[in-house]
Amino acid sequence: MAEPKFDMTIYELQAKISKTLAHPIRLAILHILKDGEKTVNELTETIGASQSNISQHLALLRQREIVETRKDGSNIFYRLSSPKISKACDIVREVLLEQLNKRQEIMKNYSS
Amino acid sequence: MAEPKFDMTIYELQAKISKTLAHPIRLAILHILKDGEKTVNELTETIGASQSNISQHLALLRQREIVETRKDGSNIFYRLSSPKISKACDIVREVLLEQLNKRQEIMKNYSS
DNA sequence: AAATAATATTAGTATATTCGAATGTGGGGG
DNA sequence: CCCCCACATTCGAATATACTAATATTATTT
Repeated sequence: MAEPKFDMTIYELQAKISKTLAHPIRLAILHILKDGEKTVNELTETIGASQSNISQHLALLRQREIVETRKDGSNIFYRLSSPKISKACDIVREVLLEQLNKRQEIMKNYSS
Repeated sequence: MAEPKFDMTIYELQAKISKTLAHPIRLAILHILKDGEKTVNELTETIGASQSNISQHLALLRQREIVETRKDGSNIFYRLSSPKISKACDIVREVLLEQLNKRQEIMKNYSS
């Protein structure tokens, strides 16, 4: 009998979510939404990219169910679909800060 | 005076790390390394991709300082460079599970 | 020193992502 | 009803990623 094969499907699903988080503009959007719901206009003005581009990124986030929307008149408010989203982003940022600190210490040792 | 511009650099760095985590094979590698260091061969056999391909993914993980290496004879052992890496992966997986649960509940409501 | 084993690198091609530009849609206000 | 505002979608070109196949490197064994 063949040994049980290593199953990639969970990693594939996980990669799909990770990919969604792996863009500077989308990370910025998620970071801003951490403080509460925002309209597309607010996000666009804060981030400073084109409305079209922001809307494209929002579409992807919606599709992957990372964010949810609420309609009010002609405005559409976006919010995080789960607090775990920002927790995930936060930990990646911690990894980043850890790396930056490590590099800074190496620099210190060279200059001393 | 111009208002202070929204700064994307932190998100760009963060996206670089997120991107590194956003591939099924790399996620599998990281998950395996959680249990301790492994050689390229062990990783290759467990995952079942080509040696070249695994090596390419390891090169990227090395470059981004997500993993570190140790040489022993002709073997090269890989390990996580920080426990925060697997914590980050774990939380993304939690987001995934949350999504799967949510979808399952919706299905339940449809069939009842 | 040749042969072999473990790993890395390069090249080329296929596929995916990203962005700007243009266009579509839908709901007020005049 | 027409226009404007907020937002979404589509298209095409540029860029980035990923994979296979081939080749290089390095250490070990004979």
